[in-house]
Amino acid sequence: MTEAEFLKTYDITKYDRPSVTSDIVVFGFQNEEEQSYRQDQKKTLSLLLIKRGGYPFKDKWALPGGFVQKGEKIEQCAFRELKEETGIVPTNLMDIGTYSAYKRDPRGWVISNAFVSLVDEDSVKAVASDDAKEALWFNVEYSKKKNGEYLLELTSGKIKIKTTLVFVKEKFGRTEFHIKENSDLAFDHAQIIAEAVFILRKQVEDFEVLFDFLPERFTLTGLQKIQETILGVNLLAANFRRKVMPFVEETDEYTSGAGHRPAKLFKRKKVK
Amino acid sequence: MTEAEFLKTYDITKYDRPSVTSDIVVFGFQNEEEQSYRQDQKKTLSLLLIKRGGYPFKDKWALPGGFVQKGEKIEQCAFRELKEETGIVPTNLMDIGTYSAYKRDPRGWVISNAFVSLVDEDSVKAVASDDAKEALWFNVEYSKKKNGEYLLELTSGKIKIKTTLVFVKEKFGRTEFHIKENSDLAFDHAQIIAEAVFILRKQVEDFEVLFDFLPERFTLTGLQKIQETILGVNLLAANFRRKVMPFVEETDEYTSGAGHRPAKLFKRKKVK
DNA sequence: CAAATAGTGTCTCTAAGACAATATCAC
DNA sequence: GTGATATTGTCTTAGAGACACTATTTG
Repeated sequence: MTEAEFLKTYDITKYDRPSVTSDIVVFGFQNEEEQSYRQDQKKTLSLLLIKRGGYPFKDKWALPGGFVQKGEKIEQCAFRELKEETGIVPTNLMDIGTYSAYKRDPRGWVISNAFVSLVDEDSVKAVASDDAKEALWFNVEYSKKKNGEYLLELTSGKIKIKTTLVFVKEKFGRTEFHIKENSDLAFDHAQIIAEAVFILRKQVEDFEVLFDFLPERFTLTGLQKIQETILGVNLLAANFRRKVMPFVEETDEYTSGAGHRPAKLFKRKKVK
Repeated sequence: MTEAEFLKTYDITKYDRPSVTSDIVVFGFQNEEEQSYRQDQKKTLSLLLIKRGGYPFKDKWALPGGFVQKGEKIEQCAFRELKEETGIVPTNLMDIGTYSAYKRDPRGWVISNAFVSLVDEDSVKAVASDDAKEALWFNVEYSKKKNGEYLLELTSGKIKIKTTLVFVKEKFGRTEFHIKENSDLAFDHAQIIAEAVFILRKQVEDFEVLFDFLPERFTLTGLQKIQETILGVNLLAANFRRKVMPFVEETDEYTSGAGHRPAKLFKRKKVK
């Protein structure tokens, strides 16, 4: 028998197969209340969720995402689903792992590939809830409690989602959680979100990865604010500049009209 | 309709689904020819491959791995397949990503989850080729050529596998390749192997990740040799010791019988 | 000119790299 | 004792963090 003959008679669909989805953890930046017309606004990390219109988990909040279709790669699926469900056309998609626990979806055997995307202000405004689904940005807050427990709080106006997670282990640079209490998030999405926050934080300490998430041109202060918001720290501008300098190069463009000294726009420097 | 009613009538198997596999890139360390009875042996990075007994890709070399079964997680599948096909019971398995290009498997729509495992000398010796499959350790050599091309050479005795890959992009800390020339490796395994080498190299620069791959007790020189072999560099022992010191703690055990001064065994220090 | 951010200079401290020197075992 | 690795110490240099200071725009 030749390989061609083998393939002609082989039917892969005779065997057990799971359904496969892509789910996207979309992070953005929300402005806090403004202080003065000339002061830059402080930002907090926010997360995009969709209110499920149908079963299962009807009326619960979930990550945008959906089933992978024949012929497309999981990244393409993530791209398509995000566009369909929220109108956002992502410029970046980082694969953060596969969730394959057998009972994670009540509909049956479903394996999910998780992605993280970072979107900017403009895309944020463009979030369109279509007739079927309601999409909202939630403010993300994390707090560590006793005994390896973490409280994840998502807030959007009057809507408050609280989830308690338990630290399981840290391995190969990934932090793993189990859900302890969760009433408003669908599937295992609370776990995916929690783990995504840790992965994102770990990754954006590396400037090269941070740049992969961002537009081509940026100010050094803008860059600093994004890293600060994600990491939840405050850095000194002078030191930050010195540290990024080897990775960026100047352009001859400047910002303007901000009520204070304009900033030079920089772009990423191709190292090596 | 309630959620229970919905689930009773819902049949997920009516929709298109892929088959899903786990494939494992198993790295080990091969001793180079010995110089003197008292000199430590130099090691080179090696890779475990299996000669396929049936179609497709009959008689080609492939990564150990196989189809995910209902009820198991992809990590469990990797564990099971590795044990079944090579006799190795892995102590570590790092998820390195999902390969979902539609035409990557001639049998049909197959998505693969790739893992990296590092095994020590003892497991190396235990590799048992069963009657159906031949398992062999290949010496791994990488060389960079012009125009972003890389030559991957796998050698085991007289068997030589040569593959040419083209650098596509580096994004989110991952280096992506396409296969340019490949005649002896099955599926897209040449690509998975090439990308796995880069991921492993990047990851083991971090001591915490390196420890996740290793047994509980080790000598500092042993640790250094492993990092050196993977990264393909030579480090000064004095500096290496100072650098790892914050991550390890002494035990009161020593090595012996090596023909030279014994080394203290260390273990990982739980930081925070 | 006042308020805000943009950007520079300098000091200190720590960590990384190079290299020299000493310690200890098995044969 | 010899030949190998194990381990310690010291010098130099590069980089991170703290902080003071200057520059520039818009209302």
